[in-house]
This record gives sequence, structure tokens and C-alpha cells, in this order.
Amino acid sequence: MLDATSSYNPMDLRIPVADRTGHRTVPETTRRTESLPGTRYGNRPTMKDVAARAGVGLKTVSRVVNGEPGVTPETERRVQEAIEALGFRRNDSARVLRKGRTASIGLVLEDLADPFYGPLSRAVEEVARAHGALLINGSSAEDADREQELVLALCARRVDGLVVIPAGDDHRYLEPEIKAGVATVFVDRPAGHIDADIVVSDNYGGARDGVKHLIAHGHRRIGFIGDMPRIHTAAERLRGYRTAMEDAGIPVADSWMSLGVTDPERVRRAAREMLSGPEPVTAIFTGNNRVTVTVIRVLAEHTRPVALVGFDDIELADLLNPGVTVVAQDAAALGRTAAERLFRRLDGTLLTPERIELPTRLITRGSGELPPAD
Amino acid sequence: MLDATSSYNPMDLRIPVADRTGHRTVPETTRRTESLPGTRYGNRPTMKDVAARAGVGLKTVSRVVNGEPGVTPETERRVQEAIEALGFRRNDSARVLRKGRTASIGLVLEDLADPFYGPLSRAVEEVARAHGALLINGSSAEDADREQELVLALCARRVDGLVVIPAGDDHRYLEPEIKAGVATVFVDRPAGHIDADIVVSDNYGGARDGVKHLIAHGHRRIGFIGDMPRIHTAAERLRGYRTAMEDAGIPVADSWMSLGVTDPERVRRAAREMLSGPEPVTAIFTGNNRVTVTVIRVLAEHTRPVALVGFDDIELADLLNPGVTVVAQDAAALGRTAAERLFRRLDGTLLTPERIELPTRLITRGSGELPPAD
DNA sequence: TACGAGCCTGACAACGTTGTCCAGGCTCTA
DNA sequence: TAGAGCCTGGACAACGTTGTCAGGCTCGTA
Repeated sequence: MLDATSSYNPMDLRIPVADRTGHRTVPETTRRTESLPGTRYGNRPTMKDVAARAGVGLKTVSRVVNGEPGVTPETERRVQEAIEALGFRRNDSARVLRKGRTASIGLVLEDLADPFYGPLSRAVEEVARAHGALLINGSSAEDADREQELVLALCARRVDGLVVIPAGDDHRYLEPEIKAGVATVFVDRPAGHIDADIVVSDNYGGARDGVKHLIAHGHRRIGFIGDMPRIHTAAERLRGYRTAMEDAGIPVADSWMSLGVTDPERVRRAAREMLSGPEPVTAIFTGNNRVTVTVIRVLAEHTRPVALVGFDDIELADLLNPGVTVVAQDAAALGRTAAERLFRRLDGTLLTPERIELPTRLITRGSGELPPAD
Repeated sequence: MLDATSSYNPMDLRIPVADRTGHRTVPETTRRTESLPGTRYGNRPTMKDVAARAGVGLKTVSRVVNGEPGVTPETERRVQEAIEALGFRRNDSARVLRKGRTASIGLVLEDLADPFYGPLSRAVEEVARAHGALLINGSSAEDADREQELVLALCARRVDGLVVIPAGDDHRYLEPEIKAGVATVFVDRPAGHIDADIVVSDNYGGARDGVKHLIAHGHRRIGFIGDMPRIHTAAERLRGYRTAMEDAGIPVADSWMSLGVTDPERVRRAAREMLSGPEPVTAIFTGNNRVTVTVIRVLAEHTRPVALVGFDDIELADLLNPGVTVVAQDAAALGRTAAERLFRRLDGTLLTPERIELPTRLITRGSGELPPAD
């Protein structure tokens, strides 16, 4: 009430933040140095207060709050009244400390704002909810250090389990945590140097089928634009591309492949280069949704029709002209499968780590069926 | 090690789950009745263990872990060694209990999978991260009860603050929490029956401008398809529509307005009805991204060109033919503004609740500039 | 040599909850 | 009427951490 000066000062509670991003993490305004030990949750009432007010013992309040048997209706009424009057709400931090389970799981993904991860995290959330757990999530921004910070911060909070979409490629730092009982499932990309559950799409097969599809429609000069090759999915999709080309006996020119960050500028440049020159590609296979969107823009300005198949479905793809043919993966199924596996592991049912691969689906809409414009 | 039978049993830790959804919440497999008190975090080492192994006192370990001064380099080395050897990681649950702050904030929104909320939650997360806090989030699925469950579960975890996108329209249940010190900011829609910070877009003005735009291009029979009127944003946008029509002296026929759930089937039917009949609309204003997408699909099958302006921007809107004219709101800015305000409140800087309205932006791309096809 | 200052270190209580265990009062039956 | 058994309620310790405080050590100085 009176301490309106209470300042938010979780300086030392805060999760560690790598500075390498160059991005200031602690705004000046929160950099207070004095510690304010008195900053309690606004002095919320505790069970003790409720007990005192109701004139009962501490444990009785606990029983009422948790719906345990063995309390007279009359006593229960008194306790409920006191709870009401004081605005008591059980402190789950204390509860968790005592019980040893937090009923929460962590989800670390690349970017919550990416339309691919929305359905995925929603699916994880639904499964968590069905198991009575809350979801804590964070974005790694494709930065291995940030992934590790987040994961370890979550472990420190003692989440019961973790669903991780790896940004880094070495997860040995998780070994002690897993050994200590944190159920962990990796999704979308495999974990590095560690034996754990993995749920991925069939990136290799999907890409191969997509490229085969282009070949079947008469294309031979097919470009590939993908994400950085250190990202496993990108590498796998490239491998699918190469296999399809090889199987068809088509030698691949270096200039047909472009891997790197998926920022629009680079992708645009890469696409333009493939489309110009003495032997331009007649079709492009794009390695993920972001790349596809940029390439669609490039093709829209291009005079000659160019065939396109993209990895990942994109909204409104069917309404473009031509519709965009894609290799779709089921983001929600990835999340659901991973989360379900995680809870089975928490049940103790599940013991040996496994790799689960979900199939992809080729959706033809027109852009992949354009003939080569030679 | 030996207790491979440990089963996930947060039965009573779980957040309350309303049953009205008809959707089974507790899978058979987790319905164990015996309690397993021994289920500790896989018996993780504690500071006590570290202290014992390093041959120092408990508090010294605490000092080392927290980087507090007053420890000999030699002692520190011994402690670090013990930490390493045991795989110790501080238990933040205990820490939180002791310190009174959790360094985490809750975000309750409608649906994580909705492309509108992705950027919003990412923005909230970034701000939280800059303040050293983690983000716990949940989807209310537009269900007032579920919103309340989630919010109260978060309060029980003693999140330091809450960002809430209201599903319900009565938030008095939050009063004791706010009084107890949980900083709360509502986003996207106002809170009901409670005095709190609110960050919204200018739904009314945006819709009015969008409809004005259609009127300026010669339309008079303009349809409006929106979300359920009990959702504040939907009501405001409808108000904007009505004002624009009124200002232009155009009487609105009841059959031009359709409000209700945004599931594709209903929206499709509504659009088709407006487009048929003796006096079909020549333009449609859509009340949110989901509606817009569905209506685009309907219009694509329609022979006569129909003008369209939609509330909310959608990806690839510029690549359709014609490009889709929209009233865009800045989801990231909504999230950022709300989160920043929340942390200012936690700093104690901020005292009186305020309503902040962010402007919208009309983006013309073609569909809104079509002339009436009479 | 003695003594205070200053530095390290650790014992202890507290945070709010739950599990264990026991006491007292009641009912029921022989 | 006594004893057995059940029901209700409460005292207490423990969960793992941090703040407080006091004790012991070293060092420099009188």
C-alpha cells in the first residue's frame, strides 16, 4: 500500500543474456543497484493468515484449498469465508518447491512470429493443457547461445519438460539436465551430440519429391534457394534436391544452388542471378516459407513464366496466379507429436529415445506444373 | 536412477480446466491415484550437496552461484569444481519463493496460431527478455472461462505481471490480484468493469477510413462482415462502418451487415448472400484477417468484380490480383507498447491506468480501388 | 604485544506450502 | 459402560534458497 516506490528489480533473478548480439539488454531505467528485500508480492495473504482469521489450523486451510477430504462443512465454510475476505490465492511457487513438480513445460523455438511456429506452439500448448501444464516459451532467434540461455533458464525454473527446436548443433550442455530428469524432445531439427527424442518432417523425401515433380514436368535446369546449410532442415532439403537431380541424370551447376540467410534481399539477388545469364533456370525449388514468399515476388516481376515448388505451405497460396505448389509439412502435428511424446516420457512409460519422422505432402496448385519456357 | 516408474502426476498441481468444452482433459494414462511423494526433480543436487562436497558452508555456495563478493579465489574454485562435478543448477523455484519476484510475466491471448498474435507475442517476449523476464503464455480460445482459468493460474504462479487480450468482458475477478501487486495491461480489447491499462488499435477510426475509401471510389452498397458483436474490436469496427456510411448519407440495409463467428462456412454464406439478391453489394469491408481470407476466396469464384477492403494486413496481400487493400494495425507495436507499460508499472514509475490507442494505416493495393460494377 | 579494522565464512531463520503423525472427541458395538 | 475405530484438526518438519548476523582470521598500527 504505502510502498509505491517498489521498483522492479529482478537484476539477479533475470535470465543470463549474451551480449554478443550487440543489442542492449538492460535498459537504463531498470539498472538500480540497491536491493529491496521488502518487495514481497504486495504482501499477499498466506494460508497462515487465512488460518488465523478462520480460527483453524494451517493444515486445515491447506485441506480446504486442495479439496482434500476430512473437513466439516462448517469448518470449510469458515475457511472459504476467510479466503474470500482476504483475497487469498495459493502461492504455487511454494507449492512447487514442496511438491517437486512445476506442471509446466518449456518450448524454445526460433521465432514465435514465424507463421510456421504459431500452429506448432499452439499444438504443444493444447497437449500441455490437457495434461494440466502451463507453457513457458521463448524465441532463440536462430542463435545457439540464446537457445542455451533460454533452455538453462527454463531448467533452473525446473520445468518438467522441454520441447526444443534447436538453433545450435551441440546440445551436450543439456546432458546433466536430462540425466536429472528433465524430459526433452527436439522438434523440427535433430539435436547435436546427444541421445534424445527427435520429431522431424521428412525434409529429404519432401524436397526430393518436390524436385521430382518439377522434373516430371519437363524441367532440367532447376534452381534451389535455401537457408543456411548449417541448419539441418536446409541441408536435408538440399540433399533431397541433389538426389532427385542425380536420379534423373541431371548434372547440377553450382550457380543453380544458393544457400544462406533467408533475408529478402539476399534471396532476391540469388533468384535474379539464377534467372539471368546464358543458361537460366526454368524452375526454382525454394527451401522454406520465407524464401518462397520472396521468390514469388521476384517471379511476379519476371516476364518469362518460371515454375516454382516451395517447401512449407503458405497462406493464400491457392489464390495466387498461378497457385503455388508446395511441399507441406504439418506444423501442428510436429508440435503435437513432440508434446505427447514428452508427456509419455514424464509418465515414465517411455524409455528409449527415438527419432520420429512425419511425412510431407505435395500440394499441386499450378506453379509447379508450368512447363519449361525454353 | 532406480525409480524408472516415476509417473507424471501433477493431478493437483494442474491448472483447473473447465469441462464445458466437452473435451476430455485428463487422459486415462495419467489417472493414477496413488501419490508418489518421492518424485523429486530426479534428485538433483542442491547447494547443500555442493557445500558438503566442497567442504564449505551453504551460504558460501550461494555466494559463488550468485557472484556475490567476499569469496577467496581458492574457495570459489573448490565450489565451482563441486558444482561442475555434481551438475548442480540453482533451483529458481526456491529462489523465487525466497525473493518474492518470479521474473516472469504471463501473456494470455486468443490463439497463438493466429498470424495476428505471432508478432504481438514475439514483441512482448522481446521486451520481457530485455527486462530479464521469461514469458508464460496461453491461449484462451476466445472462451471467457478459459481466460479466467489461465489468468488465475498465472497469478498463482506469481507472475510479476500480465498482458491479457481479453476474451471475456468482465474482469472483476482480477481486482484482488491487481490490488495485490500483479501489474496488468490489457491489449487489443478493453477490460470489463475494471480500471486498468489498455492498449488498443483505433478500430473505429480505421474501419471508418476503410469504408470511406470505398465510398470515395463510388461505392454505395457496401457490405460489412465481422466477428461476433460481443467482441469489442468487432463492435468498434462496425461502428466505424456505420459512421462512414452515415456521414456519406447512405442508408444501410440490414442485409449488408453480417456479424458472427468467423468460421469460413458462415462467412462464405454471408458473403454469397450479400452478393446475390436484387440489390447486391458492390463492395465489402471485412472485419478481420480470417474473414478477409475467406471473402477473397469467395470473390475469386465470383464473376463480377467486387471491391474489398479488409481490416488487418495479410501476407501476400500485395501479390493477389488485384492486391488487397487493407486497414493495417501494427500487432508488434501493440505488444511492445503493452509490455513496456507493464514494466514501467513494475518499476513503480507508473501509477494511473491509461488507455492508449495506436493508429491504423490504410494500405491501398487495388482491391479497394475497384469501381462499382453496376 | 595488544587491539581494532576489515575480510571471509558459516549457522540460522525465513519464504509459503504440503506430508506425516498424533491427539482428542465422537460413534458404534458388545 | 467400556473399548475399538473413525473422523476432524493441528503441530511440525521439510522443500532449496537467500538475508542477517556473528564469529574467526589476518593484518597493520600503537
